[in-house]
Amino acid sequence: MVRVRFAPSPTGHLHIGGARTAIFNWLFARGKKGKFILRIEDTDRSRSTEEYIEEILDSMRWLGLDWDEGPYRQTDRLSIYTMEAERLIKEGKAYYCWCSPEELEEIKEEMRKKCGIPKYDGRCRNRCAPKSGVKPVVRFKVDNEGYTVFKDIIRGEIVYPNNQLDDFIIVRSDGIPTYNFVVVVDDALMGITHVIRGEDHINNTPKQIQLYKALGYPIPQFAHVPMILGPDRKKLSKRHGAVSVRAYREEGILPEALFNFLVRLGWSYGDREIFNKEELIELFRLEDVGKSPAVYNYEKLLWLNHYYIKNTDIDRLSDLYAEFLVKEGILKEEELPPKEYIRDVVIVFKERARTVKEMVEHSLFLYKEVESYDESGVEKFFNPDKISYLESVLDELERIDELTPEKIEELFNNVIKRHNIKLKDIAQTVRLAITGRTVSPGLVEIILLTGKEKLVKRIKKAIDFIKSRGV
RNA sequence: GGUCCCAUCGUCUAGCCAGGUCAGGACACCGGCCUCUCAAGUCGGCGGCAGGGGUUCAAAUCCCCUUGGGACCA
Repeated sequence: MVRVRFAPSPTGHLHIGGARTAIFNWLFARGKKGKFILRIEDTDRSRSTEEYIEEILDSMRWLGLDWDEGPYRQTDRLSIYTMEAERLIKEGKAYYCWCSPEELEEIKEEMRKKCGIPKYDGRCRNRCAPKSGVKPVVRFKVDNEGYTVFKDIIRGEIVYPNNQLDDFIIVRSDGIPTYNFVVVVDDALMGITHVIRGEDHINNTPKQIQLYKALGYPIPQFAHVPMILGPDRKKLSKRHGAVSVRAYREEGILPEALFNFLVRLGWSYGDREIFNKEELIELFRLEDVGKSPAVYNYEKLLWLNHYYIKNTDIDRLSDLYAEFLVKEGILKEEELPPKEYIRDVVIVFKERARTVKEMVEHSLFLYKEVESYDESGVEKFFNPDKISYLESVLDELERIDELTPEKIEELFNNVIKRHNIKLKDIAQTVRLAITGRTVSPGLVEIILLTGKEKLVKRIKKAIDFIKSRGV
């Protein structure tokens, strides 16, 4: 039975690199009918917070990454690590070290001269005596002969010279075990069969393999996935703008779009771009994950998101849109229009918005008065000769009780005939009058959504505006 | 500094393992069509095997070196 885990540390938001690692783990588990386990690596108590734990869980649920076990928390398991460390000491595979920081500096300097590598020389292995007032660390007796060789599912064979290793610390003087030790104990005890994690852990793997051996645990398979880089090809960080799953959610990115986008960063299946979860579970293979780091391309995410916005269920999108209207402070919950209206708005605006937030921005004129007109639009479409056209539109509007697509078509046909012009000559003027902008959905659609009352007001306002501009 | 990893259009990538189809697709960009604007759709265009050596009849593909980038250990 395949068992994999995702083990975030709650020192920040779930960022997209972590999210993709989680996705790869999840897909692998689901595809193999195995278990996906969630573990919170919160041994760094000073930087871990409950808020981040909740947020990470929330982001994972949002992405649809359900876990079968956990979340386990390392802070609940400290006694286990202590026991395992003591076991190693008893078996002579680890030892206490009382060396002081100053002493360690000297040793490292010495070793740097001697073999070029600043590392601990293992002097406490046999003879260190307790020093009063000093709390010792626990060090692992490393084997630094020969090479550690392991097969990475993504990268193939990796050979690592053991002389790089020193007797690294597994328990700090404050009794808190270190990352490399904890991760091995947990992965082993949780029966993890495949360790799928970021490339930044490749160099930790040789140490961990020695730990597995010393503890008498079977060694799992490893798969190191490439990093995600910022547009400047540097490791992704806050400086690169929106990097947390939460930030994308707040932008109005759909979870399936982010999921699809992230999985395609480093993995591909021929020429295909669009995948749903079921297809991915079917098609995803670790062997097909690429080795080189990927730069994320926000434009492509927007394209994918637009695709999913266009193709998702209208009711779902309507609810999301309404939620954003409130969240963005456009309307209060109780001011929201009827569901049917929202639905009509969404149907019209989803075609040209790449995010839910954009849908809100593009449809603002439906809820707010037009305060100003697009400047270049005014120059081109608010000339004095347009006044008579707009007046005709008003005239025609008077004669209509209830707006329908047919009536609106008829209205424009009449205006066009009367002035012997083309629709082109008036469409942008009307659009600018209604929306204040030169870009919007089709005229018929926005007229229908705006309603007769507002329409009359806005056209009058536009006429006044043009007049006030003078010639 | 040492070690490990990586290298195809601006970006994501197919092709590499089992050398031989004008190096294929997607995003972005540019142009045409459609058209009331913008999108969408559609048609076309721009654009790449990091460099150098080998091996071979033939190298993006196999080997070596260089360069560049990333990561880990300090």
